[in-house]
Amino acid sequence: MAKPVRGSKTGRPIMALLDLLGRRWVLRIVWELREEPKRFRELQDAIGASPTIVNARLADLREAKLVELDDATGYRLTPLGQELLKLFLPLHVWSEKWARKVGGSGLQDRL
Amino acid sequence: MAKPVRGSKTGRPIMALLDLLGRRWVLRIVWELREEPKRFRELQDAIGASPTIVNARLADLREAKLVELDDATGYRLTPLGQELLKLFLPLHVWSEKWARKVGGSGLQDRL
DNA sequence: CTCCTTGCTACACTTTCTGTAGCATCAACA
DNA sequence: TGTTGATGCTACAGAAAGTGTAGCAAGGAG
Repeated sequence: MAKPVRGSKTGRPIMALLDLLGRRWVLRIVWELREEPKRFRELQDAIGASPTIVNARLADLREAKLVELDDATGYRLTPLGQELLKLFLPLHVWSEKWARKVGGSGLQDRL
Repeated sequence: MAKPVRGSKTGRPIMALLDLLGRRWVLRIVWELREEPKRFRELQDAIGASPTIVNARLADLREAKLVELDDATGYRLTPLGQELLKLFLPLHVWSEKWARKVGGSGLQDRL
């Protein structure tokens, strides 16, 4: 791929970051790697996406230095990736509160 | 649209949330609404996406009770949406550190 | 009646993603 | 040696999602 970061020509890192994180499967991949490294197929099965796109996203994440491949153990978060993950951990708790509040409106059917 | 939340049939709110936030433009829209309400076109211009998709994402966000339309002022974050935004605010600072560290690898050219 | 703003839709075109098959490399094992 | 399995990854056709431009309907102001 290797295209300009979408939707942001402003030179602002936050825009580039939001763009990266807004690509399909990116947040999910980071989430799946939160505890231990995973192999390519393991990751693919965990999130249920095609190998094509898993590979593309891993490339994005590796270029962004958030994920790296360790031959011995598999794909894992870099120190930078772990920092990012820490910022996201509160989402886990909050998501349950959110699900409760949104529960009544039909979104629940799809969870 | 109104389709099943992508990539997650596990019944876990975090998966539904990651799926929602992982849709293109969603994070960006929340970000653009962080300070004051915006009108449809205003929002569209700010993020540079087509009205089709802006409308679709606003529908997603409204269904998720993160964004609402106030006739007098425009689209704005709900209290729930503001809570979510608070969790994301640290990203702003972190993104600059990230940009510095990633800067050397070619990503900088696209910021 | 005309003009402007509002949210939003239509539609053809392009890009992205999916689903399945399969390649190349390496190590283990018979 | 030769087969089997795991590894990361690629090919490719079809389906889905996003883009860009035009325009509609409703409401308010003049």
